[in-house]
Amino acid sequence: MIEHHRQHVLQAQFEQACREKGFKMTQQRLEIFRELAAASDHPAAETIHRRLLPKLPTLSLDTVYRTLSTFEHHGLITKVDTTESQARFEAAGEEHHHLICRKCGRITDFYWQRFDETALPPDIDRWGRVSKKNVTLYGICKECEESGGRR
Amino acid sequence: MIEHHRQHVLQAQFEQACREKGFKMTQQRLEIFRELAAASDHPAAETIHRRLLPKLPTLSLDTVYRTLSTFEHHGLITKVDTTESQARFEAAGEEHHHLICRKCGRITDFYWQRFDETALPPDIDRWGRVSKKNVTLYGICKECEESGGRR
DNA sequence: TATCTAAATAATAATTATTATCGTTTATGA
DNA sequence: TCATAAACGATAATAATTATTATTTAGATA
Repeated sequence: MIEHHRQHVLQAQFEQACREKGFKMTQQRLEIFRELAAASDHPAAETIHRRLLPKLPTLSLDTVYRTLSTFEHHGLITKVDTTESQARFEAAGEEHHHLICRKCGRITDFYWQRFDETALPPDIDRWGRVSKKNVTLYGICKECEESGGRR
Repeated sequence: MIEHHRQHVLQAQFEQACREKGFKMTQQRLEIFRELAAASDHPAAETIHRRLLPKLPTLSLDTVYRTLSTFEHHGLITKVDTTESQARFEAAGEEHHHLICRKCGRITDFYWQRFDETALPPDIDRWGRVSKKNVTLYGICKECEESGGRR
């Protein structure tokens, strides 16, 4: 029931975003947005496609790519900074940062208000105007440490 | 003369690294390493290939990729965190961070000792063991601001 | 110094990730 | 309801990277 309510609210918000940004609200876009809003694992386009196929059997991978690109240009989602070749996405939300495990590759969010509030080094001003600050921490997560990386 | 000396020292260091890590020192590897050590623009594999062709006309792009991969595995170079599809590389050196211009795409190094010395949020410990901390700042550089991004 | 051998190279082909083209379908506004 | 531009799915193309293989070469050894 609560889940059902959340879905409803999410859908309403998404419909409004489409109207505001001036693009059409399609079933495909709604589901892709929902999937991203619900996911906490920063899925790649292919992952999203795979997850939605049961619900939208005709959904093409190409539509997923196009839709993600549209969402990104309108600021609804962002690409994650990685060294991987596959792009990874997340719904735009509160300012946060990422932990990446070198063994399993999992990307985890974390929050760091102290950092967010810290002033940048003064010489950055000479470079230009900064609009976003990302921290990425690399290491080995507990699960990999304990299991030796197999999971 | 000074340049010549630097080159010589660099080559000696590289030769030693090869011996230590146990891989062969080839002309190709030396030149790729030199190119990366001299570059400040975090070149992609293709860029390095293009730059070296005049000097090594038979150098294959594939060798550049393989060599970069070898260097990376041995910690001589690192991939830069980006949202681009092409991987960008830099020689391993002092701890530093990156500025990325959203218009021209240029990646610039900056140093931020205050950050490097700052403790991570305590709950990170529950995630695992962190071995590297990267900051990436996005914005618009002075040149793009002034020129409207054309250059 | 010449010889040997495993490692590295270049050429080629293959794979993976993403984007473009185009004919068909559909959301939205009149 | 209808018209139309936007979005879709199928297909093909491109871009980035990796694998295969025959040839070459760095570095160890005689």
